[in-house]
Amino acid sequence: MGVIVDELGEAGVGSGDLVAVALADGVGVGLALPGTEWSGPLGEVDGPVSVVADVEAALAPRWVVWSSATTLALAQAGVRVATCWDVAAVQRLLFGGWRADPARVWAQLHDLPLTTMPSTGPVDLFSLAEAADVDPEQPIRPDGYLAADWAGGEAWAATPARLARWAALAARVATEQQARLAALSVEHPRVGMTARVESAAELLCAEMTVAGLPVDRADAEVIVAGFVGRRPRSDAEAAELRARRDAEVLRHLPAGSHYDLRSPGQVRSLLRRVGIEVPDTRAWRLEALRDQHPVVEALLVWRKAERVATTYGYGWLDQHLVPDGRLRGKWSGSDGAAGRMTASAGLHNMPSDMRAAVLAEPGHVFVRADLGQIEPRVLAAVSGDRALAQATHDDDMYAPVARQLGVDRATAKVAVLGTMYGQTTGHSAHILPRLRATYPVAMAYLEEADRSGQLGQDLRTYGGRLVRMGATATGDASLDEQAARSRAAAQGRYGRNALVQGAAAELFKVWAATVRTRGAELDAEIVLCLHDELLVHVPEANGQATADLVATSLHEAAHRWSPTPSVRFVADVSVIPRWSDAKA
DNA sequence: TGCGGCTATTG
DNA sequence: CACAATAGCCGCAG
Repeated sequence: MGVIVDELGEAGVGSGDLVAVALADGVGVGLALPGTEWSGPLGEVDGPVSVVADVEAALAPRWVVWSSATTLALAQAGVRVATCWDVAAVQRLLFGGWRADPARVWAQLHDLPLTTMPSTGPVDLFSLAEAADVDPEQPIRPDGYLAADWAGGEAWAATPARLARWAALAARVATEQQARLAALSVEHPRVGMTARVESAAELLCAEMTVAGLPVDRADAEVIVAGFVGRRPRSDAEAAELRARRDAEVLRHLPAGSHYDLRSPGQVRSLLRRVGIEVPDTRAWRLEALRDQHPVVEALLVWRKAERVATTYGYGWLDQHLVPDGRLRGKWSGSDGAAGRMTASAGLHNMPSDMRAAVLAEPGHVFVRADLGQIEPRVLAAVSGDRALAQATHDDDMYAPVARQLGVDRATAKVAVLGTMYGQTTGHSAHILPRLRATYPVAMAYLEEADRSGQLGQDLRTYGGRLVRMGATATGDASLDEQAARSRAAAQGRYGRNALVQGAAAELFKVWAATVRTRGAELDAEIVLCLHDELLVHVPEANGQATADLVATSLHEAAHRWSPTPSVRFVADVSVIPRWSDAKA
């Protein structure tokens, strides 16, 4: 094993240099440097991840991986690497969309049409005929595409030699991506950094997927019980409890009424029966009608309990809260138009009541931090609006904005948020001229994004991420004029918001990646990322040091992300045993 | 069985 | 009740 480290060292590999890695259980590990296929005693290596651990300890290269499947495997094996180059993540940055499998990456990087890309579909006569002149040892076909059995299948994992070739191909793709990024950086100077940060975010996601969120099961069950009662011991009992909850609502209606409370249409009928006519039955609409009839209040209570029973109840805990006390979901580093992080298993949208069950483990605390007013501050930064940047010097930037607009704070806030979301109606509409006059650069930035969106033209965020508009954009002849206009407006709002939300996501990831790196020596483990909020699990003795680190990391991140120092970012940081202990 | 609509939860 | 996301159930089409 030391042999590998020595050979890589002799090849001149140092900290931050690209080394590609491909892993396959029971086969070994393939390593490669850009330009060379490196193969050593790969087949005999037992425990391929230990090779990575050794090289990491000795040389700390930037590990090139085809996708987070590899970083996830490393994290699951307990190997923590400092940096990586995630080919799939960079693909999403360069070309937009979500799909980033090797075949697609290869085709797009080499300007090959996706429509004629070889597929792994069922074998037919045509593909058999094609297979005849394809060398199974060669990942690249004569026509230039990546062979389907390498790209989609597991051909690359069959032998040590193929693993090495697969790693070599990843290294080549990474350098080709870097060339693309270099060309792109003329217009989007941040894009190289974004690529590295997106890769870091994938590492962080792999680690969070493995780590999970510490949750106290007993506390969680008490909270669930508060909404839906004790855990039912049988399906029959569950059905009975369900029927009892339904009856609590239906008793407000004439005896013998049959309405399915889970069917929006029948709920409308139910309300009509008691003289309430509504276009839909959403909670915010029913709130206003609480006084009209007691069934409304009963229905709102029922909805809350039903939500817990079906989505965040015992079943949810059983499925995702494993016996070691960690709630586990799968994390993605960049989802949706804006490239935000997402998570499954309800980690991003669990009811706030449940935060009381998110408890640090014995001897540990949470450091929780959230960014204040991140989106308007980001807008000031990416647009370069001096007046708006000036406002960010205040802890509460809506206060100076309100003064400058000559309105109260609440109105100013709604107006600023409204422009970022593309709202054109309502109370804040008449403030728009004043917003334009006061913050002309920021407003022009948003309106330009809106125009591009309406025309179906792709956009790039401040960090250089491609936001594709084409897919849903093109004029659909079947739409009447009003529908077409409404769709165009929706696309305008989408484009407008994607640039703000996307840039905010980029800043957030720089911050999170900085905390991840600097926090390692404090045993600080990021366990949750929530768009503008970080939750770090750390030994109690290091709580305050971690809190300080999180705060200084924000300034470091803001400076790395946007070298313009005129925009100020603020964070609220606290050291707490329970997530719910944070203020506000 | 798959999918759009409705609803609720979060930032 | 704008923008983004995940997730569950209902009703309808195939």
